[in-house]
Amino acid sequence: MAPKMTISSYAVLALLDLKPWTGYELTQQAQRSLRYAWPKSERLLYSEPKKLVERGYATTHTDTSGGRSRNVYEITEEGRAALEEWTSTRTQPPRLEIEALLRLLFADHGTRRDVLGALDELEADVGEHHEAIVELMASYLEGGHPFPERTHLSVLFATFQIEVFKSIERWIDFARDEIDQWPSTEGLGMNERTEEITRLLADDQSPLQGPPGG
Amino acid sequence: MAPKMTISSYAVLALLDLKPWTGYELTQQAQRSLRYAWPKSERLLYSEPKKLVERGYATTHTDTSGGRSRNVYEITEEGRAALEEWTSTRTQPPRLEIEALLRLLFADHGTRRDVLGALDELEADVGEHHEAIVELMASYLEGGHPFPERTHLSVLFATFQIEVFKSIERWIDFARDEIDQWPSTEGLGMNERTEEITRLLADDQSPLQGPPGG
DNA sequence: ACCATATACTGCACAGTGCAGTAGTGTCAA
DNA sequence: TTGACACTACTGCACTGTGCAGTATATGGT
Repeated sequence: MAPKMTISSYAVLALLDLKPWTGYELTQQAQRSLRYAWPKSERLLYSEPKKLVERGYATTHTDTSGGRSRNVYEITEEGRAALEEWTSTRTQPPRLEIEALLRLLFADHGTRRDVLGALDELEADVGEHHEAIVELMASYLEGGHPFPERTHLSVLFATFQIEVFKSIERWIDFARDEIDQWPSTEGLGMNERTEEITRLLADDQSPLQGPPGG
Repeated sequence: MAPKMTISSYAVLALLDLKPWTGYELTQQAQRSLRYAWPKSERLLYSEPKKLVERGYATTHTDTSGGRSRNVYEITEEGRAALEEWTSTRTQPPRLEIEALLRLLFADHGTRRDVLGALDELEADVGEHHEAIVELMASYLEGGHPFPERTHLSVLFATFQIEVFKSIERWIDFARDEIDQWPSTEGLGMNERTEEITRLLADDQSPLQGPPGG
């Protein structure tokens, strides 16, 4: 039976619609450009184009020119048709996996240093990505986009990332200030400050403006 | 050999540290309270406590009181020690899976209606969660937290979610306005408006304030 | 001449998911 | 009162996806 088309299969198919790629290039390109929307392992990205060939959505041939040999994949008409159909199907709900928040939820099992450490790690990870995107935008201004006619899409996507990263960084600062006011990680419960924040949230307001100390 | 401790194993172990749970309760509780930090399937959440028992981090017995029988799991001293060690280990980098953004990145394969549809779906999913948390906060104010002494942790976590959801919703509005200005999904490239946004992003500023139309 | 790094993959064990299946209990309505 | 349906309470199985080790060639620097 033909292999099932997953979202990852369509992601690779969409890349193939831009131009033919070698397996290696696909893994690199997908990890660079799709990492923040659809993060997948190198291993999977090597397997997907093979499945596309099996389904008749791509063809493959070995290129031996220049150095060592590589598998080159190219989209077929059936592949293009499948892609077009995909655009009108329902999307999956978003999924956020953030271990640092899991640590926060169970912060009372450890010390304040432990939670703050988890927040530092989150800040470092997010900050790294944040910086990378800012630099990417600078490179776009200098004509560095690999598919110039698609720049508007990349930039709108980058706007999402920057906005979300900024709001995570603002929250980290807020959380650090709050935790600094805690006498310990456990048993604090619904004290005055927590009630104040809860009230704001229940009213759909942001507690990030007001200072915690008074 | 004893089964490997994954992050999910520690998540379940942390729940068991609060009180003993039945297998079913664990799946429900984990899906309700950890969904936005560590989303895992019901199936896995049934398997994890069994692994903890195998490792000696929990004990199990069958409870037959009231209706049908259930497996009850309880943490051991070794389990508590393992949990404590976990708090000081490195966290994994965050991981965001958002299919709607994948659709945006490849929006030029479909119509403007297709991208806008994907954004609508994202807005609906995020809005649903957003609302649910606001209501949860209202219930906390009425003493509805299952572990009152841990309210401060839940509320700080909820702040994260509200902040991120709000920033995603703001971005969706921005993206819709931008897309409404596009003549079509493809071939737009680095036009004047895109260059304006790119300049702001390269300068680490938010393009969400200024109107796109004039 | 040697070593690190990049290219270019494959195999394998295992983590995690989705779905179907099994079975008992509570509830409301025709 | 019996039938339909939802909730409780799981298990088995096939399959998707990950991490890591392994294989092998090419390139650039000291």
